[in-house]
Amino acid sequence: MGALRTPRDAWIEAGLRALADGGTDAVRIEALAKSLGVTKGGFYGYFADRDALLEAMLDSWERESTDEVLDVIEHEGDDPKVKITRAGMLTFSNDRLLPIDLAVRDWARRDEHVAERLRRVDNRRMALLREMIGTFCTDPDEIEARSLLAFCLAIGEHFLAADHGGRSRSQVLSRTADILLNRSEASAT
Amino acid sequence: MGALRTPRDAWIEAGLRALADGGTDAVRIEALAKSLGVTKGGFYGYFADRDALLEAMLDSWERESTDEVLDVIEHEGDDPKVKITRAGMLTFSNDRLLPIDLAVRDWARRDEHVAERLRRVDNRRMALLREMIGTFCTDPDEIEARSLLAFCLAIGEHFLAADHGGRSRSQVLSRTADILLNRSEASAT
DNA sequence: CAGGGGTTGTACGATTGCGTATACATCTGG
DNA sequence: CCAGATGTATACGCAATCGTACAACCCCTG
Repeated sequence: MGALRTPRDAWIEAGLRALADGGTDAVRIEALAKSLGVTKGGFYGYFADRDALLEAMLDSWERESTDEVLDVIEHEGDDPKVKITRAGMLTFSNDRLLPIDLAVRDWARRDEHVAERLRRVDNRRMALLREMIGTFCTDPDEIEARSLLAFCLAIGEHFLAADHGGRSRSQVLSRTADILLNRSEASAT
Repeated sequence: MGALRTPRDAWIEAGLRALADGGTDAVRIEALAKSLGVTKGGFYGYFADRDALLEAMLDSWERESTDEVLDVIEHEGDDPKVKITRAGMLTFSNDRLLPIDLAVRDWARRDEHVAERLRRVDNRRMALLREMIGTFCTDPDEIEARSLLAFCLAIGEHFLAADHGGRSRSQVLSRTADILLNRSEASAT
């Protein structure tokens, strides 16, 4: 067989990088080619058109965001808190996956097909959250509420620009974790 | 003076609509002209170029999102809970402002200049949140944490695609409000 | 109702990006 | 070491957009 100078995955990788940096509209075939040091000549050997690449990128992202993360989680032992922390780290503290994740979320607002994929991914993540919250909370409605809160925090945090009066964002976040996980009782007047 | 057939504001309005629908890259001058039923002939009488329009759109959005909302709030009486609820309604239950707000947030991730404007807007909103949370909570760190949580929920909610096992999103949201506002004590095991 | 100023339509050149066609290069197997 | 398969460069036609130039047009004002 011939040489694989620029494998299919390289195009997908470059596409995901462009998506993370500039959003869907930044995924330009000729720009990706340039970033790969080639021209678009070989692109159409792997993909019918730009949409096919976008599709392949979503496939890759979905697999990496769920299956691969969950595979790792499975081998982390049985403590839900350890598992969920690890899962969160694998996605939301991942310099590679996080920007892609955020870009996909904005994309999903305008493309029902992408929204459907995101729903699948988010549902699996929510399942993990419920599992963890469920270890110290019994009311199913409250489990759901706290899980949503935690998830929205993990995502929304990156879309907020507010300052916190001297405190750092991570300081405040650590306090929010106390509230969500029911540590150190709230100080209602 | 001559007739003002397509006033400057009409271009800004059309631009914001395009931004809300398709993001920054959807703000195409000729497309806006088409949506206004004219050609781009008159556009360059008001704006030097596309960037000038984008700038004017941000001006308009920033004013409408802060000053105008806060003006209304001032006349709503002194109850912080009423004020914050009203403020939230004016922005996050506003079919016009909400999509623009979300689009600006994604835009801000890639444009430091936009991020700076968003910071100003978000800081004013956070101030309102602190005011409300402060009516039933004394610890400043906890006020900050709960305010961030509430804000992230208001934003993040729109970027999440997860289902809630039979419950509707708004049902779950109402339960999260209970937690954030310290109503109906948490049921830690 | 005629003149003038601002507004709009139209045409232009430049640029960017898509998808196709085709020739060139390179690697592999016989 | 030749031949075919495979990947790549290049060139092309087409469409969308930008910003500019200028002519046509419309409405107010005198």
